[in-house]
Amino acid sequence: MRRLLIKKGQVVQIPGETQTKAYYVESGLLRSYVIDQKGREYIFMFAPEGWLIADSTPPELPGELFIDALEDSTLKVFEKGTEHNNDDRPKLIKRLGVLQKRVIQLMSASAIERYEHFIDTYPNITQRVPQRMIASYLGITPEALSKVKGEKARGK
Amino acid sequence: MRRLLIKKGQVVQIPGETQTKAYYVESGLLRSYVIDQKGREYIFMFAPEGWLIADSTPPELPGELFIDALEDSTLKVFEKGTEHNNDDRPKLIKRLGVLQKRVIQLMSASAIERYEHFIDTYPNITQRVPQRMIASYLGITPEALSKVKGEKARGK
DNA sequence: TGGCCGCATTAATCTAGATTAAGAATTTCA
DNA sequence: TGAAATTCTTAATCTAGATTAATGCGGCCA
Repeated sequence: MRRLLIKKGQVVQIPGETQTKAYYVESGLLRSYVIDQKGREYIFMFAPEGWLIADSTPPELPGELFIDALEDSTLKVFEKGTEHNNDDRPKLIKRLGVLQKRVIQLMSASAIERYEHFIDTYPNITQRVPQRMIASYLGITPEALSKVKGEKARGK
Repeated sequence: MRRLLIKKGQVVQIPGETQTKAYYVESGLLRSYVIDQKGREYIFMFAPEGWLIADSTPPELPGELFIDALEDSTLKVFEKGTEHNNDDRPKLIKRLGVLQKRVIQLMSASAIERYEHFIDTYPNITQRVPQRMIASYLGITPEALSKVKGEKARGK
């Protein structure tokens, strides 16, 4: 298990690799995302201090996520499938909880509702990343988020 | 750890409980889903033989999923947080993989694309549940799925 | 210091999928 | 078996959010 120091903007993982790693964020902020055929970017997850970030694609398949740093960060790198991962079992379960919520929101909530849930759940991150990345995480365009925020401000 | 025999239609878990359990499906088919304020139903996950199904809401919060049987089924019931769960670590990771894919699809793929991915990934389930439940899983209405299928049939 | 680039906002138009409404087919079960 | 309930399909209309386009605003660094 190595420790890694990375600069804002640095990419730590790209799609296509089969031996992907898991990163524990000691300080800073990372994100994972995909880019589709049309070049559109979709943020899958933010990982601030205390979070684990990884591509959970099954190990026999090539990974599909980019992972890069939104701030200077320090990481612990885990090779997957090694026994020591047992201590982060609670982190896996936490990730499942977040993803369950995320799927349900994407299916059942409007853009406004998803935005409000996001600022409740990640109030700190809101200050640390550009608006367009929050839009990307929510699955809407920056323009739509801008509109939504405007409507909310001037009395819903 | 108990074994449970349930009939088609039987509900094994409802939202609001804090001591939720995990169910390993030995035979049959279960689903988990939410119902929103307007009474709309969104299927979160199907679980055929060999799958683990559970509400992954953090343990300190009330659960948000219904779980019921779509076929007569036999289950093994796990209390969460007990040590024996260590052997299903691979199942947790598999669930993470499925959810990652699901989030990315919900954000970036059209209804048609999601439908095609679904029939690739769960060809058997397609035969075992009504169309409207597949629509619900995909996050679209039964009408939209019907249209999509029609278009696909008559030469895309 | 000034030019450039990424970011945010607003507005006009467009579209995938929702909603509503029937009708036909299929399942369920008394 | 037969009536009621559930499911599927088609079609007309509506709408949240996408797309496109134009403008303004910092911040960055040569």
